[in-house]
Amino acid sequence: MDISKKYNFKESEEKWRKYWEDEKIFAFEENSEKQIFSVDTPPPYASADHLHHGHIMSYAQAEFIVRYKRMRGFNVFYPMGFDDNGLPTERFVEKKYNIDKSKISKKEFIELCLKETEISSQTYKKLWSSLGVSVDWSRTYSTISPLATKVSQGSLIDLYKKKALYQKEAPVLWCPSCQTALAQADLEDKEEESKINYINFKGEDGSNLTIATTRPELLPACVALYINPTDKRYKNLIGKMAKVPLFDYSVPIKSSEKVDVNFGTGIMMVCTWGDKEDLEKWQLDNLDTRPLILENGKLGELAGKYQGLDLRDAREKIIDDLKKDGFLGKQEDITHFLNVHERCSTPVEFVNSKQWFIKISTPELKEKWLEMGKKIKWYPEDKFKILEMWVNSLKWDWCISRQRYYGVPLPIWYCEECSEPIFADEKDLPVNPIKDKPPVDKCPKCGSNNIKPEEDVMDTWATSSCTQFLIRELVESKKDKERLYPPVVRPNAFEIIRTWDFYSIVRSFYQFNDIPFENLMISGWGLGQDGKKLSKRLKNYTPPEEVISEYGADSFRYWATGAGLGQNLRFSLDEIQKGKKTTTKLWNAFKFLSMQIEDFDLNKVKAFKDASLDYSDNWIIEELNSTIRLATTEFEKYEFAKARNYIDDFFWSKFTDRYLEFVKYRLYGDDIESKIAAQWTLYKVFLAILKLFAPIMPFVTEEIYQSGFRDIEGYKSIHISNWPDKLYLENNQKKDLAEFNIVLDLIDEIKRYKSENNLSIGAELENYQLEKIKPNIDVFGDFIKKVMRIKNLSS
RNA sequence: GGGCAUGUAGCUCAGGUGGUAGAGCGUUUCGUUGACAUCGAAGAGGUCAGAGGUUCAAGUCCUCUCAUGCCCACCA
Repeated sequence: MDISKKYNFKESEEKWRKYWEDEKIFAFEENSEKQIFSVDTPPPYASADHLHHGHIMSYAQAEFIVRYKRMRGFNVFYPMGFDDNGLPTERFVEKKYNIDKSKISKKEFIELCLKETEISSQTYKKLWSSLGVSVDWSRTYSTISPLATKVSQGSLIDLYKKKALYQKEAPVLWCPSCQTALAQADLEDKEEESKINYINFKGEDGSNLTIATTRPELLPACVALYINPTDKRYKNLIGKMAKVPLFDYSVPIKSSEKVDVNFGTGIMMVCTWGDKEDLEKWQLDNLDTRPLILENGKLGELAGKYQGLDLRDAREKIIDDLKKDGFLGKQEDITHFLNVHERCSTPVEFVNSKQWFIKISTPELKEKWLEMGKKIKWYPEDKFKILEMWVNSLKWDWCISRQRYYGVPLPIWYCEECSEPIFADEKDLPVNPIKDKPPVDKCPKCGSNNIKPEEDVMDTWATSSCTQFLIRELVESKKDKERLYPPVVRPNAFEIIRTWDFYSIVRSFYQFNDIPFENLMISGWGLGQDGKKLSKRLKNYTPPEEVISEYGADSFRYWATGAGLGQNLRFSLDEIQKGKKTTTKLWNAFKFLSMQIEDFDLNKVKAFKDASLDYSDNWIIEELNSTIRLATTEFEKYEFAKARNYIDDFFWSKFTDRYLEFVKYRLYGDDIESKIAAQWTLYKVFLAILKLFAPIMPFVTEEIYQSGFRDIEGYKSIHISNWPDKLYLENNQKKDLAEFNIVLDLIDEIKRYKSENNLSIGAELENYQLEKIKPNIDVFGDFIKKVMRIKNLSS
């Protein structure tokens, strides 16, 4: 056999990548009787310029399990999607082309978005396949595609029929920068340094009523003052009026137990929707409505001379004027958290507008979400808490309409006369109301023929929360479509539990009264070498393709086994280096084997009786069996990290460090029977090792399998071969290994002796005196002498 | 303010159901010419964050404290 001296990962990885694709090794078999293992993998966001080892880690980790399952004989369904619609893509395109939205047509803009998403999905595909992700590339989808549009529009119509979708005009979370409505899940926290301003209102008797606020720009939207009824200082004020400074109009003074007596002055200003507290009081007490903030984040008419100013500018001007007119008391520094839009970090506002919502926030529904969540098996279990906390903190229904361009259109038209919504006919899907005709000529309610299209698009999560029933549309077979729901596993990082996973639970519940997937495998984040969160700004990562080209995909994947389920993992060149060492070690072991089993004869192997196995053969086989058992148990629990530890330990410390040394004298010797037994054991054990490593390091294991084992085993690829079984030894031929363990201890002792005496491990000893450790010399004497090169053992 | 993690050798981390601390990397010494210097052997290195408790016995269980990370809420 011609085995190259060094393992060339570049050549090898390229070769097998192509082979797998050409030979369709990872293709899902339709209409097969085999049990299905289906994976609903996260469709990554379109902008591929931010790819880092966090992505590598989480996709690799999921993939270890997929490859393992494939070797367990499952018919693996592993499609890939690209989440290209929606705000993230729009912002990416805006930034990349430096777009001024007022100077570009909607059509041109969407075309740019489509173009970019195409480029990005190619970048992804290239990276994923160079990493060896065993996706069936003949089954892909994008969330802007007609298929995804059809599925998500159909689902929405279904929800409307089930009265889970409704339209309402109400104050809604709004991003003044993106100029669209948002959902609670689109928010994140941002710490901000600000000031609490003490501002004097005038009471009916002309006295000063001082309030404290961080948002003085909302003064013209003030609709009431609130006082805690137990607050003795102000008790007599309740029911009276107060005059707003600068704007000179009166507002009522009301009472609420929710007012914190100790905050500020104990008098609270309530405006037309500065925050959710304002909203509650507005609803509860039927307060006046003074809408101030416009959709573009500027102040409206009510602001008087401040009209048209940005919120920030208005704040400054108003403070100046308050100061000038003597309405401003002290100012205190404060650090507080603002809700900002996670895509652009702009503080959100409440703006009154008409939007579509999916019901999610009633106490009964919250119960339902948790009940569904509990039916899903979580890996690791404790991450269920994240869902629980999120569900418990839900305050509003899910607003799914977005005033944007690049997204899946809402399949709705309206009657101009009576505002009745008219939903598309399911047989017409997908539809784009702006281009397509409505399903009816006349409004079914009032008969008007004045019908206009909805122009809004859906929240991106409104489409991606359907992937669990979208992916099955990628197969033809009706029977398989049914078998593919729900998917067996969804692998994703923990930060999208509250969005992707949660929304999917909602959608599947409404649609099928079922869970969206059976198992949820949560990965952590890949962190920078510095232990910090990866960020493009900090530049604390190396582009993954550079790591792959320098160290190889197998080594990179090896690093990704370093963190347990749900745990974060630092980037570490040392760990990647260790992966590389493992590939080299596997290669070298193979080189040794292929020399030693060159005269390996399959017929002899078939005729082989394990009676001629000696103690060391028995020992390594038993160690292997226990490694297989442990690794399999861990893989079944998705604990790839633990599985890898067992495999590593067996390969390095049992197989190469010990067993290979034990067999050399037999391989070089002339006892044919013993030599064949050693060859047989080497062959069987090493093949099992390859298979154990195959899910983690698919390239090097494939290379070795193809050059040394395929001809004998017959599978087209190690990755569709069978997962190793225990090597079965007839009981009566099994040797008592307790005795052999004493031999192992003795060998350690002799090694220590040689080391302490500055002798090489291979140095020949005339005599070795047995002291504490005394194995049975009659049985093991010969073995010990040959392995440790000792002429005489005396006791 | 509430919650969830984490805190074990210089570094990165393993350590079911409590019983004399482990690995890899690093470091020191020695060795390696029939697979492998991408190697092997041996050694040094730990009051297992701290305090208290339960127990014959605690890294492992309980309570509290401290530090770090994340999530949720929040002062109008």
